Amino acid sequence: MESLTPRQKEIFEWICQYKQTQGLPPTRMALCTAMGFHSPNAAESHLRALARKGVIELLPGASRGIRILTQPDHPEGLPLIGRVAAGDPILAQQHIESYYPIGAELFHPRAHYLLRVQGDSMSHAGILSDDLLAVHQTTNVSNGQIVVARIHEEVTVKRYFRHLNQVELRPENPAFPIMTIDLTQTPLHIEGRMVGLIRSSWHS
Amino acid sequence: MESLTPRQKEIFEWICQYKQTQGLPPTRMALCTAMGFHSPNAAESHLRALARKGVIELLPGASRGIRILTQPDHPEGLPLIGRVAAGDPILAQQHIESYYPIGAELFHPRAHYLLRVQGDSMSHAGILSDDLLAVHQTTNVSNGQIVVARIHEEVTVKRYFRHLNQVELRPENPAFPIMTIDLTQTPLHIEGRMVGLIRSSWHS
DNA sequence: CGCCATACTGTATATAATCACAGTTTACGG
DNA sequence: CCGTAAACTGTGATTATATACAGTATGGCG
Repeated sequence: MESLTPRQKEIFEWICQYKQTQGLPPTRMALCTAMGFHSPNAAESHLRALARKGVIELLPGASRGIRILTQPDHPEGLPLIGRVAAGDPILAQQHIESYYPIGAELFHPRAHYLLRVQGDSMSHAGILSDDLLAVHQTTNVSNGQIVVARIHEEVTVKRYFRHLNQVELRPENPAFPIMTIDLTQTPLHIEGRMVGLIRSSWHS
Repeated sequence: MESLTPRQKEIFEWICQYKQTQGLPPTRMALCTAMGFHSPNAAESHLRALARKGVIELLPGASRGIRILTQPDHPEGLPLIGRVAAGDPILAQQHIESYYPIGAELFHPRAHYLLRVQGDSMSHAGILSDDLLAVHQTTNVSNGQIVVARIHEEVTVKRYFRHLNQVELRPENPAFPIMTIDLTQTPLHIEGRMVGLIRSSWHS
């Protein structure tokens, strides 16, 4: 965690303690009265600072929309990545949809995040739509492995094969086409490698 | 805790899961959309009922003022069932191979244990050998659901279809035969129903 | 010195959210 | 058959809350 000022640390710890004892995050007003502020904006700007430094996340528009990102709250949890916007790194704060109570070390190598699978292109490998893919964040992948790749803004899960500058991303479903990428022409980002799978809902 | 109705239990578990994954309690509206209510009062009265039965506390006037008082069993993980010996109930102590750090309330309805899948008879449903099946312990299953069944000492995972006293246990792989059981002749134990899946290792 | 970040005060407003009131339907026990 | 509880629909008022805008003061840094 990026270094907090003494005041910010004090406020952060109060927020953690509030949530621990009250069972829910505080409002801006509660923070004001606790810290002796006379303006709600004092709380607001402190929260913004804490969010900017990555120790909390603010959910816009939601009352008590304060999510604590470091230890005491999400021990052993993995973040679930939602929609991925252009350009941003996949594990950016704004992509985190929620946290799942799963030990990262359950997977080998360890998982860094979960990604919701969209579509049936890997259904013959037992990966169905809406499954959560456990991903180990690395660019170091070998032929035949199932990887999370990104071309421009599109994130996709496929089996990876590379020959020199040609990369093939093969689906595991004959209904979908093999994608062939020339690395000298199209930028390809390897976001990570599949290390596991969780299915917690499906249509009968 | 005073006995909850099935619906109330379902709602209570959803609230717990929401708080676990989102880091804060839900609003009435969130509960409505999750459960399919068209009226905020449906959520309100359910919350009142849960508060009256003592499993939650409502903080009047506070947004998201829901405090969870009794955790639905949280013994840090789900037991993984190993080989099942004749006669004993499947969740008996001696069958527990290890515990996996996974929140039981991640699944709907909640999982009671994990079972290691042996063989490829359900591979077309995305269930591969060595996957861990999350199982909700119940005998109340409907046609078409994927169930854990036991005939004598053999535990099997199949899709369940019943017509009167005839039960069909259908694999999801044409290479395996459909099992047909006459309940008047062969005892069949339904051990539970699939509510999820975890894959933490597989061959390449 | 000017520039920027931290740490606030004070006011205002749109909206998020609770919660009351008035109904309907289904099921179950006396 | 009546009463009661569970499980909802639908509307609307009130208040709780987030958050923009406009300031002030202080201290560190190049």
